[in-house]
Amino acid sequence: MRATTSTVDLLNWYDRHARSLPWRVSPRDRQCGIVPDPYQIWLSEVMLQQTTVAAVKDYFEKFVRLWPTVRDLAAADDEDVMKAWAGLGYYSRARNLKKCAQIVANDLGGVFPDTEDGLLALPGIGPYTAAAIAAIAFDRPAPVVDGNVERVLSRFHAITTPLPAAKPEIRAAMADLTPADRPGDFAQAVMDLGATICTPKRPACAICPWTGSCSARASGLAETLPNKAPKKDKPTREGAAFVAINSADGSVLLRRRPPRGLLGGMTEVPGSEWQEGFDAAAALSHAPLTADWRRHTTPVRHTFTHFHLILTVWRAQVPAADRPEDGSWWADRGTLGDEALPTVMRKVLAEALGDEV
DNA sequence: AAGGCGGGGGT
DNA sequence: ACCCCAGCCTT
Repeated sequence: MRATTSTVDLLNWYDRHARSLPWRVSPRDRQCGIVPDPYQIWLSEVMLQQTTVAAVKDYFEKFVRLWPTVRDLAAADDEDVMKAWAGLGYYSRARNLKKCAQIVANDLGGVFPDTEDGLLALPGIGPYTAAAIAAIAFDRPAPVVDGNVERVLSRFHAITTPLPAAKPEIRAAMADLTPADRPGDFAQAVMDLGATICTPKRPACAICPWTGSCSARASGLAETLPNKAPKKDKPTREGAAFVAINSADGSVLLRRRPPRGLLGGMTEVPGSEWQEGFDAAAALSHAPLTADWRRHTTPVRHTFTHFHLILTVWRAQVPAADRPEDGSWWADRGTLGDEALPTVMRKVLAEALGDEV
């Protein structure tokens, strides 16, 4: 690492333009002796994996309110953690979050490791998150490389090697630029730059603190980099979802998904498997119980990471006594929003109940 | 090395 | 409506 003029330029920009975020300790705060809380840095960085700042904010504040320390989170009920995470996506993160909290609280005396290697050994912490926590919470000059950093540095050095093959080159470039002084602020500065100025489309080069030293800017490649390997297209799967409404009290029949895999451990309404070439004519054979099922004309559409889903929604009023003996339960209409329902299931319930859930 | 794993925002 | 984005884990 070396303190280049570019490094200094970016830190100066950060001092003036850093976004105020609930988990962030600003340079000004730090001068007043405020230090980052490793628990909050860890929590925010896990939430920020594959997820935008805007989506994370409310979830972060809710988690800190419910569980102010890693010991509180370690002692929390698994189901309560899944409920609090519902809607944020990539639910294995929530399961690993709980596992990690228990290891830190029970085996490490409630103290997070302060090195990249120590952090990397914990569940849910990979190369990016380990470096981010080491740099931001513990002032270690670890090279923090996320998607923003990949884009910013591939432009800065005009790296034309397509991703992901360019990753080692980019990591080396970040290691070279990261200063011994304020490595955490530098990492956050590069990521902020990527999120606000060096954006995927139409980067705002005119107001960029690196506009004079950026190789892609000089060669007219800013908008086209980084090069990427072509992505494969998503197949479409179909299925049926059944919203059974208790005629006595309006409650809704729910069940738990298997603990691993897609939406593992989350709550859903009963339904068919989701598959390409789903036999729509036989949809009712997947119903959880016999009833006067009415098909909604508007299907629910949802896109996951690797496939599109089209769900036909069926609805019926059923007597309370008709609950099948399979572990499903009647969930009160008023507290439906507190269930561990992923977004696709909230869409299904909104369609069936004509209401936001 | 490749594939599974959500959801939100921009256009 | 469609397109784009992006870390960790398992196989």
